[in-house]
Amino acid sequence: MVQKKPTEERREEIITAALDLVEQKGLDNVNIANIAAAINLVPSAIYRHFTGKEAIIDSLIDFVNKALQDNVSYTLRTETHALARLKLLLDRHVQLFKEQRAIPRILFTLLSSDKESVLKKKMLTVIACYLDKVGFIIDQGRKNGEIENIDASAGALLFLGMVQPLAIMAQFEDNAIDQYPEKLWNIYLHGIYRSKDE
Amino acid sequence: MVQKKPTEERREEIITAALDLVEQKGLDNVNIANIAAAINLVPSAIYRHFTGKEAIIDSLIDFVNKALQDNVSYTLRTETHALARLKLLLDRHVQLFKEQRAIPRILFTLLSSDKESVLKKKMLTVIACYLDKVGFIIDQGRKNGEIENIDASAGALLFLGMVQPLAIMAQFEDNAIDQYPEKLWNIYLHGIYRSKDE
DNA sequence: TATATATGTGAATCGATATTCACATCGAAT
DNA sequence: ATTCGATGTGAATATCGATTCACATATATA
Repeated sequence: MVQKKPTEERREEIITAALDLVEQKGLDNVNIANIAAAINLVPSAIYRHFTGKEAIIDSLIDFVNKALQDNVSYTLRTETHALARLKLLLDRHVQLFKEQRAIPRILFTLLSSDKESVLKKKMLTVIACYLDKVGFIIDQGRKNGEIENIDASAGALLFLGMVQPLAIMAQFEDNAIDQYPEKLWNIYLHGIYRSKDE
Repeated sequence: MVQKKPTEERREEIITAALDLVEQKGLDNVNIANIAAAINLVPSAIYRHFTGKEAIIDSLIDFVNKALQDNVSYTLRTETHALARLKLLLDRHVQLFKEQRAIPRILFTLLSSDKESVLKKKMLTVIACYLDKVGFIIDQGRKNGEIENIDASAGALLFLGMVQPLAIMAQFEDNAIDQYPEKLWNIYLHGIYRSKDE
């Protein structure tokens, strides 16, 4: 018999193990047996801590959401100018992807799942929320003249457009995630930047 | 007993039905029974025309590839200037997404599947190929001064970055896919455009 | 019309996976 | 130390989906 641990601790372990496994096999190929084995438990033990698989994935979404929101908070706290904020947020986002490669896979899987899925709707909400925050930063930059008079939500969408294809590229070449962000940012910046002389 | 049809015809029907189902339920939730039912066949009949599920998905990837390549060809044939080509390609790409909503789901699902999956590798190749073509157009534009001296593959990646988030947005609001492309293009264009007076 | 071949059917098999449950045991509180 | 509730175990169940196969039949061709 394995050591017994309080449910809070186990939940952490399960989530962590699940993230690891998602990174390796993709969300669809992760099953209760895998997760249990990864932390030396028996499948049925998982049900002491989660009501089922859905609840685990639900927690994974919470994890993603928290990571994204933390990045936003950090960015707002650290920088004051809109462009600096966007650049920092991009860097943090890329860094996050590097450390937690499970994140884009969770995202992709849920986005491609059944329309009516509760989990998908939740994931969409998380993204919408993130886009809102980015759009807010852009709006701020527009008001103080740092940024061109662009549509804020389109700017936010294209911001996402920098990081999403990165997640794809990272699957070809490992170094893509190191080389591209700077290049993408240059184009993006040029796209939204308001030259002083105009 | 249902009418018998030549295998070529059935293969078409199967692919078409599969695309429909993917659009509704996502690739992971489409199964042989579904596909068979959609064309009034019995599951085992499917195996007269495809060796198995993998082969069907393989054909779906071929379909996606063909659609993308057709767009590229059309674009190269129709326009000569790089910027015009990119704009046209974007429009066609958006149009394609509108008509075949299954495409992004196929893409997302395969990207989030197992690392070692043959199908995933194939999908990645398709994307890489598309990116190459876009990069080629950008390079051409760079050489004749239409486009800033940007990294072509980064430009191609951000081009993909316009359409990918669209596929996400389209799941919130149906009209997103009508409103955003123009706005995204404005930012992107501004990002890559080389002003004459610089 | 007869026959051969391609196509369709229904039942059966096989494996994977989530989930449940009765039972065992650990650890904390008394 | 005893007890009780929380945690872990192993076996069983249930479902779902892919695939196979022996058999049936439609369609083209001779």
